Amino acid sequence: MRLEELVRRLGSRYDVERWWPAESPWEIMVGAILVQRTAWENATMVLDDLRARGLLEVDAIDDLPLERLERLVRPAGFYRQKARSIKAMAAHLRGAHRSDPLGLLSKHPGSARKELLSLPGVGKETADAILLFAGRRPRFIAAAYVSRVLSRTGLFASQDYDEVQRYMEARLEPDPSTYARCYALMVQHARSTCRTRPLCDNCVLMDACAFTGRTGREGCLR
DNA sequence: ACCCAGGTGGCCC
DNA sequence: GGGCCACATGGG
Repeated sequence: MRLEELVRRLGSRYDVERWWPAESPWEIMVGAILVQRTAWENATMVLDDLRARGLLEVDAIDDLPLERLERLVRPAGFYRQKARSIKAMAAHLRGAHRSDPLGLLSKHPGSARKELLSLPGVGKETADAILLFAGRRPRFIAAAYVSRVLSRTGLFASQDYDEVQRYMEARLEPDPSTYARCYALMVQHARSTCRTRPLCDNCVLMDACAFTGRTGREGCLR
């Protein structure tokens, strides 16, 4: 099976139109930190709380004492690291871009990515998520779930971030909407199958996994 | 009492 | 460059 075929099948199964709710670039940047290794619901909880308190602004975060932010971030887990990262991002934007995220996001994607990666708590995946969802730049997010789907379907076996990203970017239209949709579909699929059973939903429903064509545990995506 | 969740960075070899 | 680990809360 080719990637195109996989994406087509996933597209008929899942609705990922509202995968990342439409928010301002700064909210997406904060959300990208909050959601690291965390259920989206927990990250949104913090996001909603910050917004309700009028604290979802670059300057407000920069002015907020670290201990206060830590308390607010707690429900999203890793709260000390995340509070520090969010504050560092706010301080950087204020100091280098007049508190305007677009100052960073509208730069040449390569240098914007480098700049993001220099911030604490921002690795490749978070940088690419920010570039894609907040900056609408065509950077494919090579999340662990993406690697898992690719390897379990036999399309591409690498777990290396850069290799997986190159694989995807070489086969998709270099368009932010396409990247976002494919990423969301693959993550959604990897997450929604085989939570507790040896067989994933697809295997159970159709004898052989609809995506791998194989039966049993090896046929599953996790 | 486990396991998992839309990663990152530090340390070690 | 890879392997291991801490980081932490909330839900199943």
